[in-house]
Amino acid sequence: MATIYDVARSAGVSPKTVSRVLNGDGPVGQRTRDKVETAMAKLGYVPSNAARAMRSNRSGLVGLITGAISSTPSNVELSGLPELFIVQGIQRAIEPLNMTLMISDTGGRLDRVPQLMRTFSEHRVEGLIYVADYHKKVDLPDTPGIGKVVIANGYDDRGTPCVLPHDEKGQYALVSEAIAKGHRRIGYLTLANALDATRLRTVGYARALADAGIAYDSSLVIEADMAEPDPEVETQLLWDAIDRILGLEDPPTLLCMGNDRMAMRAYGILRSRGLNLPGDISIAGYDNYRTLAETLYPPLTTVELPYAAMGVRAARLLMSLIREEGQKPSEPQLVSGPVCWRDSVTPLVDPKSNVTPLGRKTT
Amino acid sequence: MATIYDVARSAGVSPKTVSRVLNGDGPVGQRTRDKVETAMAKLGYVPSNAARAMRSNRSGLVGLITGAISSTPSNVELSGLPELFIVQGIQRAIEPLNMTLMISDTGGRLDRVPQLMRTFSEHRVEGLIYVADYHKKVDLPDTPGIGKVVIANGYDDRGTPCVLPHDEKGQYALVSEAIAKGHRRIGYLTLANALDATRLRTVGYARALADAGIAYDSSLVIEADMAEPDPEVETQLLWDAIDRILGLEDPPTLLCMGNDRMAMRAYGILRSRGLNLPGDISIAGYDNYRTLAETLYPPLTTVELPYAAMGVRAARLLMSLIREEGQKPSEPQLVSGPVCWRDSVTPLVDPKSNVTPLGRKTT
DNA sequence: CGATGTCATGACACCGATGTCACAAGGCGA
DNA sequence: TCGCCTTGTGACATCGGTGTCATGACATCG
Repeated sequence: MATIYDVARSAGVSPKTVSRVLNGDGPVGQRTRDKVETAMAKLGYVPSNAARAMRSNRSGLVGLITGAISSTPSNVELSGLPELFIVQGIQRAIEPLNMTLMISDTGGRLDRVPQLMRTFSEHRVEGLIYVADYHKKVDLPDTPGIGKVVIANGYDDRGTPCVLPHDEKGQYALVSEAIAKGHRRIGYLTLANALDATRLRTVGYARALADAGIAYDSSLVIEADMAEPDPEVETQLLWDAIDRILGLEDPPTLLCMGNDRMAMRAYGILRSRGLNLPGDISIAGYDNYRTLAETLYPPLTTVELPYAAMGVRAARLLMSLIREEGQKPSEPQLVSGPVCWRDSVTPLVDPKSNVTPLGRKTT
Repeated sequence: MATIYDVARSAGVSPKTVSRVLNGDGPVGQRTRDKVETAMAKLGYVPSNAARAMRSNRSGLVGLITGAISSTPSNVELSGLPELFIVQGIQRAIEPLNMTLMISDTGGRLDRVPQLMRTFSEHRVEGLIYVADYHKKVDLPDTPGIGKVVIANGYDDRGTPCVLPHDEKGQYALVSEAIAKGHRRIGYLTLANALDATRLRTVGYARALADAGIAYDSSLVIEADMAEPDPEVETQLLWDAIDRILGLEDPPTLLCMGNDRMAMRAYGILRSRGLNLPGDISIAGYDNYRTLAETLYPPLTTVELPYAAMGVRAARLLMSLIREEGQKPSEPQLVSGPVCWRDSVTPLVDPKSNVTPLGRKTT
């Protein structure tokens, strides 16, 4: 591979002049510039980042670790997708800044993290982004020789800068808009209570009801998922929860589910009970996991978890940390996503009239 | 950050001796070694890959491009997942070899590829893997200064080494096993005919029938998807195809779908027509897209597309190319995945007796 | 017209590792 | 005892860029 010396010789100038053409620092005469550019093209010259990094102490690299934060390797294959969108967002944000992403997916094996960190350190990454697989607290190992760190989709208790989804706002928006469309009895089958997302979204749910002057009815809110994923048990849990909530004296016209996968399960369960969707009951999810939400029949109303946007924000945050040296630990940055209305939630045209509590399908 | 000179000074030896301790070349006295290791630990020394790469001309980097091959940016958000698994497989395979993965996701914008290639070239990657989003022919831009290239999940017409899913074998296995379980009338609602996967899988389907002595009935094979994804049109297409196939004089007991998403749609459509799953009709998918297949109710029988394994194979192939310089273009490597049996396909207990063509649910 | 400033360019050192070669000390066979 | 090999170590050059400083050719200004 051609070097700057080859180019210099071929163009009949000094290496430093070639460097000036490359970087645009210092003045270069037009004729000289042309000669150099011709020579570079002829030789197919590409400057070496290694040499450049050595002199300037700037590698142009950003490290990224995903999958490391999962304490349970079991669910790695089931998640994954959100991380991908976050990564895409990060990439979009750093590419214009001429940074390159160095990615390691640990496959859930926390013990490999130190090794990865060392490799990143050897490559002299200028910053590091941890991507958690869902909104949660993480515990980062100490980072020897790695400067700036940002957590995406997670947080820790040391005040490491982080970017989080605005779960409360998302659920609030969904429920508020559903109320505006006439729903009054709104069930909420939540993810595991242990999750931060569940706590925050339940707050949003309750606040939306309160703002509309609707009393909070605790029999409408049921934990219907668990932390450890096991398809069979999860289905059973959901089945029971649906049993319970449909058996209420005044059953809901809309069921909000903890995520789109739960909603997908609910489709199967509700139909197995002979209900029509969304004619007999409306369903909403959370995540806007489009492969599910758009493909389900009918398409699923859901709240978008703004993964790509979070990636962008995380990358920008990291870049600002890299640039301005002495940065104090910032507050978590909350990113919210829109509600995606699709056919699975049907408007109740006139909620004040004494129609049946079952919604009517609008064509 | 400490350098090898700092370590040398702190240990009272020459830099070269530190280098020997690091790399284990040349003899080093035990006492000297201890001194050096103590100094390295004290200073938190991490060798610089840039300096190392410069001297040795080996960067330890492998480039990876995904999303580049999609000519349609529209469907980028819908795919994605398979690529992630391929990437995970690649990572698993190269990490033990002390290589680091440098990833760029183009987000479907082909025009950015040359820029990415240049960046990889500047970092002096030792090889490059293209990951296509589904089994198809791709057209790689010329690769200036980038040596070895492997395509994963795609192929080109220049004989670039590549790794492909064994679609024919997968569909053959699924249909063969379904026949063994008593199914005789097996419908096949395929992906777009233009896809390589469709052609190959249809061959597998036909061969399985032939091997069992069952005549191929072309009215059972219907193209029910299209290349350009549009959720609404796709649902319509599938609805029509199901209409047609269920209206046959001797309707199928099992529907094989082009992929798991189609199968998910079929669940909704079949149930909207009042059918029980899998009591009235069995369904099988393709991909083993676990988020869908395991979450659907009932869980979906499907063929695994061995993405992770393909990633591993692609990485190993690339490594062998990097090691042995003069490698001739190899044949495409076919990777096959297992059939995943779940409850959506019900055995027909005694296909020879004159029971109803509708399967009975086994508990 | 000489002092000063700007433009265009090159010589040289340096970033942090490692390959090459040299060399001293000690062991061993002739 | 001498020559030779092995072991342990260091001096020095080198990889491919860039920062610093010097230099020569002109243009400008008082």
